Amino acid sequence: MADRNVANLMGRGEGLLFLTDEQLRRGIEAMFFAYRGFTADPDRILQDYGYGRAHHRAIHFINRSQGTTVNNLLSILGVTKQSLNRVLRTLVDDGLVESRVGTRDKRERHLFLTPKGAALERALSEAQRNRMRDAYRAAGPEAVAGFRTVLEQMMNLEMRRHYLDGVDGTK
Amino acid sequence: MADRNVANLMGRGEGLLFLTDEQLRRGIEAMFFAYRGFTADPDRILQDYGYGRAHHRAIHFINRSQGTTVNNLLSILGVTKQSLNRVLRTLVDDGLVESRVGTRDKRERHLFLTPKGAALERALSEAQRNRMRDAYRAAGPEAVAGFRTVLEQMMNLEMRRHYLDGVDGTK
DNA sequence: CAGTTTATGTCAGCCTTGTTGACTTTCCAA
DNA sequence: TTGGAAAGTCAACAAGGCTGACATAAACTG
Repeated sequence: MADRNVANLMGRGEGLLFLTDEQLRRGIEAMFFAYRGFTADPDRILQDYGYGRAHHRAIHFINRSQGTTVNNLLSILGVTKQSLNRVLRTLVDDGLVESRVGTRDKRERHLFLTPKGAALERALSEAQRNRMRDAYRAAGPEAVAGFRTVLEQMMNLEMRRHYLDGVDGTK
Repeated sequence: MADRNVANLMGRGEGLLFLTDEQLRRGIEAMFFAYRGFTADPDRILQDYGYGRAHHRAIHFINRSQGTTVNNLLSILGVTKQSLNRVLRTLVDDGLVESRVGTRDKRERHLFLTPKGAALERALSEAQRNRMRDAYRAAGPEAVAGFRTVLEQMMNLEMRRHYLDGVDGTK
């Protein structure tokens, strides 16, 4: 039976962990619902501004790296400049993002959140932090540590892939 | 400083866990990248069929609950029937999904994966299981247990919200 | 049985956000 | 001084959300 189709996870010490395909399937599904919940609150806030998730992503990464360039943002987000530009234009026009011509290299534009943009960022990230805290609180501190470890690994795997995509021509 | 803005997580026993806003921000970001990586492999497979994530979701949930009705699927996915129908039509036309008229209630359509549909489902979920196993293996069994606990909590929070949305009129 | 509700499907039109391709302007660096 | 990188813009298109309107068949209800 496929029911006993198990994965042997040889971890870093601490013995073994066996997961059936069914357990992995439930993990996959949990990712789907968790992510949907994770974006639900910001989506509602953004609606009041007529913005979407693309705006949220731009705001998030500009906040994380104030003064980042457009090219930088492009490679992090992995979209085309036309897509990003459409979003950035509305954010600049609405006074949430400031685009300063570079001093060293005047071709570059350095992106900053205005006070208004920073306020929206705080509202968005606060909603997500609250959601995350709720889950953490319900799961307990020990589970949280494990969660963060696995999530970091998943992120690393993705960053590695993303990086390689940018280097070779396969894109 | 906002740097020392900490969240006190009173867990189920086992003491306390303090997380700064910065740590929570990194968690939020990790979710973004992890989910992107999580959908990257299926996205590539789907491209060969001219399908998108919407098709993947339909296939996944039909596989999970063979014989489910259209209405059922609608409430799980949380999209409009017009959106879902567009996707289902192509899947039925392409012979991946079979739509059988209900026996007890002939208004209902029960959805099944054909062998061809089941094959695609296996390819998609295998890609995701592999990705998940890679992260699990790198993180170790103890972390995996915690990861699954927190993810379950995040899913539960979302399911609860989703359910309430359907019950009261707020939508 | 008549009327209403439910389940499904479909048409038309709109929005966001992704894509490609072509082109311009600016300006650094060899 | 000139080639090419960085940035921006225009146009066109596609996927996949949405709303609203409407059709049909089946089931339910008084």
